[in-house]
Amino acid sequence: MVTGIEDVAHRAGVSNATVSRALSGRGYVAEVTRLRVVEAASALGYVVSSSASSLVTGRTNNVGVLMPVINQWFFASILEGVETALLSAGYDVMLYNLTKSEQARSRVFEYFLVRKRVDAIIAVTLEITPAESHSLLALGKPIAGIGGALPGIPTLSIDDVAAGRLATEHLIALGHTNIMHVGGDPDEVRSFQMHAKRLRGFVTAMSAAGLPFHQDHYEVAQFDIPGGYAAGRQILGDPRRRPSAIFAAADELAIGIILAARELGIAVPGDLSVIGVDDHPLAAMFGLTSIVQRPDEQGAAAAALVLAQLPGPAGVGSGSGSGSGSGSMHTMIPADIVVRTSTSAPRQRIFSTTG
Amino acid sequence: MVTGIEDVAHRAGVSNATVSRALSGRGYVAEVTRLRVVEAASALGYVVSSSASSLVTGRTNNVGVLMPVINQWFFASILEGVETALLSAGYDVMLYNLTKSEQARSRVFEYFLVRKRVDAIIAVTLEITPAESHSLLALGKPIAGIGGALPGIPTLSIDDVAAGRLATEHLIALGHTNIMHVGGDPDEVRSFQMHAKRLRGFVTAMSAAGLPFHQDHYEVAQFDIPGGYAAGRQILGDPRRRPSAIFAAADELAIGIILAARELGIAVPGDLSVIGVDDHPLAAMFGLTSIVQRPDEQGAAAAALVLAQLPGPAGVGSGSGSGSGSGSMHTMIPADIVVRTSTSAPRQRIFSTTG
DNA sequence: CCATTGGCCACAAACGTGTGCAGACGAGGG
DNA sequence: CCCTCGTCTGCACACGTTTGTGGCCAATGG
Repeated sequence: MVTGIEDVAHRAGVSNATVSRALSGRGYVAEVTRLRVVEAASALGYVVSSSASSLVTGRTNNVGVLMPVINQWFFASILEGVETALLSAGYDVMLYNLTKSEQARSRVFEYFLVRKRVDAIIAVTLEITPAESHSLLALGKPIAGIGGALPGIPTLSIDDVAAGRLATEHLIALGHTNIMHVGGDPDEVRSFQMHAKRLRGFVTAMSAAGLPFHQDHYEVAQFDIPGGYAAGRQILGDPRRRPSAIFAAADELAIGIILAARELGIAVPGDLSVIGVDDHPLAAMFGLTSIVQRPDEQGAAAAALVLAQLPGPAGVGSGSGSGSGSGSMHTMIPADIVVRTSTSAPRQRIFSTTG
Repeated sequence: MVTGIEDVAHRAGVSNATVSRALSGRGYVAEVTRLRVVEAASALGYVVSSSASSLVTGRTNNVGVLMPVINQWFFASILEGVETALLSAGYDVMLYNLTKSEQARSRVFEYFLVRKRVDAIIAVTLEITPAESHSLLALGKPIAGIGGALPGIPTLSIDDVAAGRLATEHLIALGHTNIMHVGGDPDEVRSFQMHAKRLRGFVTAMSAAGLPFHQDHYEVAQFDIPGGYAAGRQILGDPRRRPSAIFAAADELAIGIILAARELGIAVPGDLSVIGVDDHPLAAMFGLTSIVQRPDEQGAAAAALVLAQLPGPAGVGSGSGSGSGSGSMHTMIPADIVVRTSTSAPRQRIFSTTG
């Protein structure tokens, strides 16, 4: 049917073993022979059967990527980073989109992943139950996570508390005292309590500066531009409540808030300073000061994390000892701030009730 | 090492053949036996080796998805649609991100895809050279494309010419006569001349209405919100050039234009009507009238297209006859219009040179 | 000249599953 | 009672590759 290794062996006048060694580069093979084999292979359009290869070697040369959602800047960027890194390392990526449906979720876990189809797993913002974590580790397959600490498996993310603190401190340093925080629901258990952590960073910075904080200083919003816009109108529309600065938990929220401010005739940064988190592609256009994180680099880093555990070409092979127990192997990525034109010192003025 | 089919066969007291038949559902197997096998399999945590299975059956149960970019609404949505449809059909998806790099592109083609790793291929907005198309078809693997007609393989997309015409006709019907089009570079060969087609639809509608068209009525922009914003400032900042309506080739362009208009104090739709294409998630927030397309549904449709060609469980098996020659098998998806608040009749007034 | 070594290559045994073939068994009809 | 047929199961082969083992040969050292 299709050309197999035997055809090329026959054409090159050698045995299958030599063909295999010549093409894979393993073992002794004379240069002239290798050239002859390569030429025969390309002449016949031969490509190895990954199924047969995987069957005997035990490795599939592809890694699975688990994501809760694809169509969002953060996740799509991670995916791009992961894909690029893995592809250039010779691995294919199998994409599994874990929807909210618990059924589809467990189905992927029990049915697809364990199915000896991947050599490693990268889990993005995925809360894994201890049982699942155990079953994954029992497979002996390398795993890496993005988004929060997971027991026994290496993970990485930015330091959300530090990000919240840094953003807030920037506003405080500018002289703001009446600062609000707009973010996601802190009771949202998913995504490793990212919302709660950024809120905690905010509270920490506020109290460290001796500034008051109570419930009204925090507004929950849907985590996208329309959500930020709605929250912005809600907050800024009430003159009694309007702060001089807002720390938004994400750039998309911040952009929504800026749009709301424009509609309400509130000058940014004249009347209102806004800072976000992400350094979203749109941030520059809105002059948005932001805490930068690079999801594509995080994806590449996660890819490197699993590749290091795989018996690579230069692999030391230290890996498969199932990690060092349940110690947290979480890498915090330092978050920098990029200052643009959406933040400035508060306008010095006597309180005047406008309108 | 890991539990194989023989272990479960031994535990259930049957032969490997019976286990295979019991678990796959093919061939005769007594109900009691089947139950015993299933129980033994789950007790041992047995899962079939896809490598071994693929080796003998010749099918891998996964399809490759080729995309030029992931981190954009249109493509990410397609990917989500494809992934969901394929996963529920029991197929895994292997993602290949074709970057601009010609090297990586050909590498994927020659090295990965042909590598007997996928049963079918979905190419998104991918211009395939005749040679590549031929080599793909020679594989006998089902292919489907999104974005434009490809010789010999089934494809689907919206009718870009019709979309451009519909959008323009909407503006004309409102009474506009001074209409501009902001779009991508029509000389961009990639993406099946989408830019050129939408421009052609614009020109067609204009001339059909007896309206003049010359070079100044078309502005090339980078295909995202900042690009639209830049083009908007360019166009609207020049009072001699300012139209009463703009047809933007994409919602992101339209949103950028609206933002530019707001900055310049131009009322939408009072002084300027804007219409876009896509029905982007942000369109509703900006009240943007748009030509809707649903990339996730297009992705699902493309998945269905390849699944229909695969020897599925209920497959008629008509498929593999390599299609009906080189006749174009392109499906045009009808595009509807959703009217919001960014378009209205032009303000009736005498021409006055403002400021 | 012989022993040893190392490069090079072929033989054949796995890897784990699907499936054609044949055999066994019971039921039903002649 | 025998034959047929349908259901059920086991045997054994094939899928296409990787890799351990061993054999051959030339080069080198004694």
